Order: sequence, then structure tokens, then C-alpha cells
Amino acid sequence: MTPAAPSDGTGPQLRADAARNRARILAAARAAFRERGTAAPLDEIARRAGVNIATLYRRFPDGEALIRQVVIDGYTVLLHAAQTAVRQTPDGALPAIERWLLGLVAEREMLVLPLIGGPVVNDAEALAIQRELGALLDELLATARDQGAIRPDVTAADLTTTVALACRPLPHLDAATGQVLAERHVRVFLDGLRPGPDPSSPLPPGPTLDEVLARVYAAGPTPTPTPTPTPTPDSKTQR
Amino acid sequence: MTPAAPSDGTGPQLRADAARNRARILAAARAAFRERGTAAPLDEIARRAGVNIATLYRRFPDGEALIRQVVIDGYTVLLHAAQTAVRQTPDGALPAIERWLLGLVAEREMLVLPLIGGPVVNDAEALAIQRELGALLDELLATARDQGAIRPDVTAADLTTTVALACRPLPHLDAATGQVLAERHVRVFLDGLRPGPDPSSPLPPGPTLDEVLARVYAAGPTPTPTPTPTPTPDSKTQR
DNA sequence: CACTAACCGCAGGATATCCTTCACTTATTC
DNA sequence: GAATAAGTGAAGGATATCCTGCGGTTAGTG
Repeated sequence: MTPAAPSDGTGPQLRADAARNRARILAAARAAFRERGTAAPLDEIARRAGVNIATLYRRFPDGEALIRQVVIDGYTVLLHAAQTAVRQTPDGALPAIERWLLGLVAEREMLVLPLIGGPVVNDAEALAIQRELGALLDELLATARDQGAIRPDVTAADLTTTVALACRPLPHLDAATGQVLAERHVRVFLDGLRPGPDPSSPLPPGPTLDEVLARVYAAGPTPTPTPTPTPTPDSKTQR
Repeated sequence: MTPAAPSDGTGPQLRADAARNRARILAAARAAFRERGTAAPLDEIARRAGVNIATLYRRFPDGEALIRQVVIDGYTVLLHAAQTAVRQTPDGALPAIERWLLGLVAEREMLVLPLIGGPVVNDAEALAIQRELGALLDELLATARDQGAIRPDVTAADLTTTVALACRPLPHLDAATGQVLAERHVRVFLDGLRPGPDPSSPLPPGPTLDEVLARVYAAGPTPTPTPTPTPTPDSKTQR
């Protein structure tokens, strides 16, 4: 790879030193976010990155910018993996999809998708990546359908949903165990993708990926700040 | 239901008033935790519950106790649903499992399972619930296997993993959309449970549920506070 | 209908995190 | 090897959240 960070074009060419630390910070942030969530203190991230806190603030204007970059990097991983999948379909589209999903699960520790409590990352860059990803997945799915290798009611949104669900950390579980469990889950899911010879019930109607993207909160992380008219369901147990 | 909260037996019989507010607080906490994660301020939870902050602290010694109770309640929902499933298997064990999973997904907004950044809830009560749940699921799975209705390599841990993955909120998505996506995902997963007539690859070996429970972090939420010897992988894009 | 548990409103100290600033040192680049 | 971008260490103000305490009020309970 090139010394600096060649990406969105606006790069003012970081010095080797700076690029290295930037990468370290992002790696530490990924780990911290997966373990402690968005609440992970920036001090701790800097410490884990072996970098002074001032350096972190030099690279990222504030904590939100750091989170945003981590999420964007996550989307980028999905996209690149999908591009590879589209290119390598000698044995059919479904196997390519399977490799895509299992590959992502395998490197899930590297992945941080949108976090609960984190900022909404739906700027132009994020949307562009997601839309391109959607197009690639649609392409793969269409091919798989034509090959009769997949049930016809599965959509690109279903695949991204699976990534989102299976690649987030399982709280309080070590990485290795979470890894194994997630992979087993995904493998069962993948088997469910095959066209059912038996009367497997069709999926209920769902939104397209574009619709999902459109429904992501435009404002802050507080969608329905309902002052609580909730009649309160019951909850058992005593303290 | 009875006026107070009849559960673990240690209940000093809350007044009707108190029990009501307690339930409201827990409901508000569930909603807040699903939206903002563990970082949800207690003030906000109290406000959303239509209750003064002092009342919250009267019911729960501190924030952790509140989180713990919410999680325990979540486990309890799983357990009760499983008990119902075991009782109602006229059409076989697999359909009962399917109803169990789909039912949980349907009421996922009511469910809060362990949260990233939250305390580790693995006290005696939680473990007892989880073990009983595991026993019930093992029973259902064994029956389903005997009936030849399910692939033989699926374990109770796979089922709880699926609940954990599918019932957590999809960040930044409204409840309804998350609901639909989660249900579609689970339906595909369920179809993957059927015994494959075709050469569906067997699942890689995985831990039993007891092993998973044993591996839950005993200490705090910081398992590997590695000061970061990580050689830092690369990350693209520029700020 | 009296008793009192429970709730409310509010004030305030403790702590943690965020983010900035600055003088000084180190490492990279040309 | 000189110019300078980048990093270090440390101090400190601004918030936000946690949690406690107390007098006054409300509302179940028997």
C-alpha cells in the first residue's frame, strides 16, 4: 500500500509518521468500540493506540469524527469484499455470496458497523458506498436467481441485515467464541438461502435496501423522544 | 396479574403505586437502552418513565442494578416463551422452536439482552435462568432430531445466539423496519435448520451453551486491556 | 379516614469525559 | 543535515452524568 492514505481525494498527503498513527488510532478505536461501545473514552483509545491524546485530536476534530471514520471504513470493507465476490463467480453466484458473508464474519473483529448510541453516519460518502454495495449485491442475487441457486424472495437488504446482525460483537464474550457462534449462525442462514424443495413459507414483504437507507434517522440518535405515555407493560422479579 | 411483583420470593411486597412506577421505569429503560445503549442517562429514563429521578434511585440502588434487572427480565422472557414452546408441540418440536424464535423477534422491542458496555450479568439468578433455558432448548432439539425434522448439528447455543443477534436493535433504524428485517432474517435461518437433502456442509464444531456461559467474562467489561502492541492494520480514507 | 409509604422538586458534591492550549522534543522529508 | 510537520506531556476549563439528601406533597392501605 502507499505510504499515505489515498482515498477520498481530499487527502493532504499525511506524513508517514502521521499515517501510521492514524491507522493505529483507528485500530484501537475499532477494538474499543466493539468492547465498550460508543462510550469508550477517547483517552483510553489513545492509550491503546500508544499515542498521546493530543495526537488523536490532531487527526480527528472530535470523537464523532473518529466514530464516523471507523464506520465508513467498515462500509468500505463490505464494499471491497463485494467487488471481489462479483469478480470471482466461477462456481456460481451463490457460492460467491457465501464466501462474501463468511469472509466478513471471519474478519468481523475488524468491522465496526453503525453503533447504538453513535452518530448517524449517512452523509454523501456513506450513502454512495452503501448504494454501490446494494447494486453489487443485487447483481449477485439476480445471477443466483437466474441460476436457480437461491430462493427468489431474498433481497440485498436481507444480506446487509445479516452482516449487521452477525458481525456485531456478542457482548461479554471473547472474540474467538463470538466468532465461532457467528459463523455457525451464518452457515445455517446460508443453507436457508437455497430454493426450498419443500413448502418453506415465503418471506413476508420487506423494504428494499434503498428504502432502508432512506429510513435511517435524518436527525439525531433520538428518534421518538416520547415523554412516555406508555401504559407500562409488566415486568417480573424483585430487586 | 397480582398487584405487586411476585417473582424471586425476596419481594417485600411493593405498594401498588411503587410497583407501577417500577414497571414504568423498567419499560423506559428498555426503550432507552435499545436506542442509546448503556450510555442512556438515568435522568432521561426517569423522565421518559414519567417519574422523578429520586424515585428511580429509590427503586434501584444504582444504574447498574437497573441494567441488571432489565437484562434479567429479558432472560425471563426467553425462558417463559421456551416453557410455552415445550408445552405446545402438537405439530412437532421444530414448529415449536420456530414459534419460539419468531415470537421473540415479534416482541423484540420488549427484549434487552446483554448490552455492550453494560455490566456482566452472570450472577446466580441469571445463570439459573440460562441453564434452565438451555435444558428446555436441548429437550426441544432432541425431540426435533428424533422426529427427523431438524439437522443434527444444531445446538441450543445456536438458538440462543440467534436470539441474541436478531433481537438486538438495528442502530438508527425505526423499530418497525428493524422488526421486518429481523423477522425475514430469522425466517431464512429457520429454513436453514431443516435437514439438508442436498450436501449442505456440516457446521464447524462449536461450544455448548454451558461452555459459552462459562466463558462469559468474570471480571469487568474490559477483557483484554492490551496496551496495544497491535502492529496496526491499514485503514483507508482521509478525514 | 387516618397513617404512612412513596413520590416530587430541587440543590449540590463527586467524578469522568471532552476538548483546548502551549512549550518542548522527536521524527520525517528533501 | 536543515526545515518543519508531527508527537509528547501536562495543565485546565466546560459539561454531563451519577448519586445523595431533605422538606413538603400525594396517594395507597387498612
